Amino acid sequence: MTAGSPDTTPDGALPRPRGGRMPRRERRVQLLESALEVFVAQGYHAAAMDDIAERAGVSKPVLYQHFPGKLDLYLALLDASCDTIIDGCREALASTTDNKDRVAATMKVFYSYVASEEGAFRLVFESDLTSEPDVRERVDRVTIECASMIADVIRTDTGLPDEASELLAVSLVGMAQVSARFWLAGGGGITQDDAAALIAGLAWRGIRGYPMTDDH
Amino acid sequence: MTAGSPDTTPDGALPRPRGGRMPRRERRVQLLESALEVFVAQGYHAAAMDDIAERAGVSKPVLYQHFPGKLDLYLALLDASCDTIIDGCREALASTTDNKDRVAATMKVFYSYVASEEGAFRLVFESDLTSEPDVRERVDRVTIECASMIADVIRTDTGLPDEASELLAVSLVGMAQVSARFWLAGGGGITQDDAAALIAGLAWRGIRGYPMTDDH
DNA sequence: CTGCACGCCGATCTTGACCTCCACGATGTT
DNA sequence: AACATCGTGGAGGTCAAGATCGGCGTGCAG
Repeated sequence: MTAGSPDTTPDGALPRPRGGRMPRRERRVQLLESALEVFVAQGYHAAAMDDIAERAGVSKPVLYQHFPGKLDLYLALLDASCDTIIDGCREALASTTDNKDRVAATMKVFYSYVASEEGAFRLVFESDLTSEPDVRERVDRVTIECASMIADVIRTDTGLPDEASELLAVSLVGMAQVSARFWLAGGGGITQDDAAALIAGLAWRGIRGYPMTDDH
Repeated sequence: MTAGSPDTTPDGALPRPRGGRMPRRERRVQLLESALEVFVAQGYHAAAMDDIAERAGVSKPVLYQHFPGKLDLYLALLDASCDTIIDGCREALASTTDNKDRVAATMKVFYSYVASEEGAFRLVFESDLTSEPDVRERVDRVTIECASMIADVIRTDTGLPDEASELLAVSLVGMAQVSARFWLAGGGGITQDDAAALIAGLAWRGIRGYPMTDDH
């Protein structure tokens, strides 16, 4: 009549063994990993601190000895994920000077980001805490920063005005993120590389012919 | 030094006068309007039923005499907003047989939707209740339905396989919705028509040359 | 004039989630 | 080998927000 095995959780994610103590630094990263898994699977609001602690195989007070509160924990993970995509985008743009390759490389970065095992992209593209200004600011900053870097290229290579360059760049980012998310949700009808290449082709055909450009 | 007038709320939205009774049907639509304003301004979680009732100038029990719960109220508004954009998208696609015009018309629909006074698009594109399956299903359905209609055109006019057509269509939808949202947030640097035309141009240049098409 | 029905409001209950207090056991020292 | 110490664990407080009950005022039929 009691629960059969106390090691099984309702949703199938088994907590780590209640192993003994651990160096502080190591414990911290383990807590971050556990928190990421829970936030990704359940969203911010549905995720309880109890869930995160249980997932890590510790009790709640230790969680609060490492992070002052739920929001701080979330922001730490969110910041890391934001940096991942922004840095990846920057590196892709810097990896070549051929704009067609730039588009392809950047698209690949978005697809890799979305496909990454941990699912951290959900914190950025599917956050359920957008009413919190700190979160909203970071989420928006991802699109704005990525778009801004792309807009620089567009502006210098085409001479379009600032606002138009920014809007075009935002469009490309939107195309990348939305298509990547739905490619992932669609299950593997198309391989990651094929999908990225297909959308990169669409983006490049759209952007390549812009007004002018005396560079070739 | 005390608050000047008790009619002013912190966020500047003034509640309707505590006017007397009202026919039931009329009261219902008024409650829906008030709820939309609050949900748009604050998001689902931050919006309290007290806020909605106060905004409507009634007390909470009245709200519960019209809607069984917070989620039902939200879903009613969400459904209406989903239908608005899906129907608009369908009509835009049916409004002409020239694909260039189709792209322009559809883009215009997205920009109008986002620019509409009530801001109902936020329930769809910026929902903070995606952990709720009922909400998730409706939000995803907007992109999927719009993309599906566009994919039909792409597939029949180019002969591309289903998966590729769908992914291209999703990309165009993503471009439209993300760029429209950031155009709105950017404040009026570009007029609505100019922005829609600019992005429509980008989309059309991208999609027009696809593999084949014996129609001209 | 009087009784009735209807819709509305103030005040309250309860749930659930974030956040801390008292006992236990493992480790390093003498 | 015995003791002090520090980290760990379970149980509990607080509070916000969704959801609900007895009284009140108003308009109408008789």
